[in-house]
Amino acid sequence: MRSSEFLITTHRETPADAEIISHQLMLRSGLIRKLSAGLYTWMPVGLRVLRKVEQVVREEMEAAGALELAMPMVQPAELWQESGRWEKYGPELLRIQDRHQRDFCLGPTHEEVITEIVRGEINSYKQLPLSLYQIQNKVRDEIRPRFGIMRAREFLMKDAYSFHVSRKSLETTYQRMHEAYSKIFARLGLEFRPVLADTGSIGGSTSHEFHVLADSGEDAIAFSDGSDYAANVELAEATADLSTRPAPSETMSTIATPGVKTIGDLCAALSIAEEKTAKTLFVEAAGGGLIALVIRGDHELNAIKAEKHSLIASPLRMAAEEEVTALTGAAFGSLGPVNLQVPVIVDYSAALCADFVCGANVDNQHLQGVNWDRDVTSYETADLRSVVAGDPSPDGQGRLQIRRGIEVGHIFQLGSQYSEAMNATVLDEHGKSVALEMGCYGIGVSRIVAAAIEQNHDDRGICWPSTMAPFQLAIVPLNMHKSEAVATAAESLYKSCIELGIEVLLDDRTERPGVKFSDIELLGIPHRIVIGDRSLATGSLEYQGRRDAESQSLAQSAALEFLKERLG
RNA sequence: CGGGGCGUAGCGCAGUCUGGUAGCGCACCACACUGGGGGUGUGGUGGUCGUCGGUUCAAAUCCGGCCGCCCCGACCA
Repeated sequence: MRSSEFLITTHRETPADAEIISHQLMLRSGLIRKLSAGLYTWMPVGLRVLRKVEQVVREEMEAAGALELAMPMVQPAELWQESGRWEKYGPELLRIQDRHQRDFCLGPTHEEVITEIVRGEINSYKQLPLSLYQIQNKVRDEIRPRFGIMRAREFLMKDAYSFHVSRKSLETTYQRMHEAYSKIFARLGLEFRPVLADTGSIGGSTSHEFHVLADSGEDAIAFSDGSDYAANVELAEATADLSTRPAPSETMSTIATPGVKTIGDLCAALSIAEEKTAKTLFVEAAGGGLIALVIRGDHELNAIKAEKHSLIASPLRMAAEEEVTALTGAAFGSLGPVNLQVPVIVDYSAALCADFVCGANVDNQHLQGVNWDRDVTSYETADLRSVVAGDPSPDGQGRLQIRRGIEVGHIFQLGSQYSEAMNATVLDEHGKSVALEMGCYGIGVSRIVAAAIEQNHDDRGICWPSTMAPFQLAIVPLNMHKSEAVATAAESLYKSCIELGIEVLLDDRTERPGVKFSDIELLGIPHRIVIGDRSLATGSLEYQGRRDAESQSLAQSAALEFLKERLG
């Protein structure tokens, strides 16, 4: 490709509303252009990158035995009503009507459509297992589109679905997909982690998310430094051995704590560590009324864990201050678990404390030297908090570290919930009709592009992993329009590269050298050859890798061999 | 949806408080010089100031409605 015949739309200034580095660089390098909130055009260079990612995904899906198909983006409401998700999915499902006022939606995912296809086409266990996938634009009317392509309202996704007669077969394919995903992200040169995940709105049992590690990630993931354990912090188990609780050494006493409202205030006033305190939160109980949750002062309540508890209402609702005061007689800031008239659930870590400090349920008073069983006799324990760095790994090996991640893939064992709701069955080997076991597997193809930039950039721009680069090589002739020698050498090398099948960009624009260098670096092209009169005089060219600090001189005659080897 | 902020040329911004014929930088076009890291000069192109209404002799500027965009929270590939 010649840049004079291509469209390079780089910008010198960073748009004001781009927050994270990948968004800034994607806009500056002209990969994408915003049309509206969360809606982006992929410009020619950007599309080349997107296609590269797509290609790797496609190859690994095929290798994992999945077959590509293409389903419609517009889907009839009836299918969604059948699965129950027309109501359940909520406003993120972008609904439209046709000219006859029939309801449709723009597909945010395709479980309904694929199940409809399979129930019509597959009748026998002999046709199973079957894995089908597509790479297609998805539409989700996100509450808050953000970070450019990272959380867009329309985005490119690879979605795969597998069908089985047995749980065991599902597990085999799930494992195969898990491996395929790991291969994909490794081939794309990304630092990633598979983590145990919550199944969320899609449903099902077992689930893993694949996260690209990056400080700008929207998710926190916990992983062990002593084993392979990794989980979304929402899900990571906080364990504690209650038999190791120290015996009480103090008697319980009341202390005046005027003006103390927070754990921070309390610790400052008494000069104690936050681990020596307990905070008491009131939430709605499952059958109505309130229930008290006790967490160690330095920990945070995990809403997902809490609402899974049978005594706690789901979704979680924090009690209003009036409700709490009516119950305890005290305002926020002086609450505690002693002598409560409602059930008490204590987080494991808080239950491990002895001689701790908590609110007295009297304004401006706290209790110290409080001990479980002696001072609070009726309570139960549960895992209610989010893990923090340094917690023991739930598998007993090592300690947890917490890093931020960008979710680029998510795989689920769905089981039979969709096939049952939509009556997708086959005959098994005994001639018996059985509901299909189903798995689903998603990859955010467009999000990967942004995630890769988060991990691969420097102060000059993007540094693409070679598998994702829009071009492998840039040939930059200097003053080509004035120097016959430069023009000849550039054209000749360009032609040879094309013959070798190298994806090469010849920057034949009549721009000044600085402009060309900046653009090529901003665009992140992995390899660069500079051709100028100065080096040609000695029969040489200059090579520089995108991540190299310095360029190196190449004999003109050896350039092709060098490139062949360097570019693989 | 709740809280905060912003809408002036393709991009980044000033001008709004204190009303008086719309400006700067980048980009773009032409010419000249220049030619190994976003060069210089001269001359240009491009804006119903988000939108609708109101106040006024006069509105980018004051007042009101609406729309859009961004940031913080609940969602997810």
